[in-house]
Amino acid sequence: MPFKPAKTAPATDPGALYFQLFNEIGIIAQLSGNRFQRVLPQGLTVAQFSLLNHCVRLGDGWTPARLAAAFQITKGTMTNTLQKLEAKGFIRIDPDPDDARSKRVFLTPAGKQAREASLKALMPELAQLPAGFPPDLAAEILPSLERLRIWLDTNR
Amino acid sequence: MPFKPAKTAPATDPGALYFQLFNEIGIIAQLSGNRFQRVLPQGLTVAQFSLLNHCVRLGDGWTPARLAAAFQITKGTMTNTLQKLEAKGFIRIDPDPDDARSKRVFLTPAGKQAREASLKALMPELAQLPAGFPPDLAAEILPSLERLRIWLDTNR
DNA sequence: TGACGAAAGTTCGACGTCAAACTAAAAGGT
DNA sequence: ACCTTTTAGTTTGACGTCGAACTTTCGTCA
Repeated sequence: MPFKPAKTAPATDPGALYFQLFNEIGIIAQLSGNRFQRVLPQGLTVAQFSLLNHCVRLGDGWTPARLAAAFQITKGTMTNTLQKLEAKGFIRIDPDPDDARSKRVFLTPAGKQAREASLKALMPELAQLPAGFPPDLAAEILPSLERLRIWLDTNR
Repeated sequence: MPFKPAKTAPATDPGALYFQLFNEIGIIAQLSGNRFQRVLPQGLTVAQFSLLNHCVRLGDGWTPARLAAAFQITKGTMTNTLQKLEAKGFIRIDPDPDDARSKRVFLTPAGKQAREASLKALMPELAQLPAGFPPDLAAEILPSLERLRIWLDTNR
């Protein structure tokens, strides 16, 4: 997805600025995803780890639909990831007693353990970041990124 | 790939900050990519358009290997995208006369035209951005993002 | 109560992407 | 010259993702 870093493009027209912005963001997303992916244990993907992490941090028992909304992905994509995690024995998917359409997602002990191991594996990766990109900078641009994300999300 | 927006997580440990940063960046990349994808004409994907755009802006005749490096993707991925574009008649791939391993990528007239049409289609999308996210903000955070991208790229 | 629209999940085909294994050709080193 | 290493490109299998079509169930409203 990422475009070529537009070092040679003078920002004459206003579109070029946003172009460049999404370009940089696309490449960062890709590079950071690869980097995390490589250290994740037990064949976990970033998407799978994110889901496990979410369930630990915010609690069990969510429906796939709510999870899909939280991660900004389609229901079909969520179905896919849930099936992978279930096959690995990291989650359990129960029917919702109150709504025959719905299901409920729960972590298994193995799932909790896999999430712990992933966090441990991610630590060294995160630890070497401040050297190249100070936390101050991260904290500084975060609100702007959040604002952009929210706008993109609500206006689609 | 994106994680859940960690609104509820107090940034107690230092890793959480970067976690949140990559989370926002991942979601923005995804949302903006979808948005551009939807308006692109002739079944062009964002990756395909980016390649055409690159060839117009920086000139023809690049090798696939150089293109892959410029876009930060693997050679295999580049092979894939080039094949799609060649099948659509938007590029031509000639053998390199000086190096029997290499090839050279050239735009066809149809390719240039498709790039023009894409730019036109993208304009309205870009035009409605400043309302939600001022260009000042974009320009302000761009250098930091560039720095992060460069660090991730060189330290991998 | 019955019909119709909304919501939850699944499936399918397509795409971009990666890592890894592979072939072919060029470059270097002794 | 020969052997080794590097480089260019392709292929394969897996994954996440999308949009669209589809089924089942719920909820609402007349």
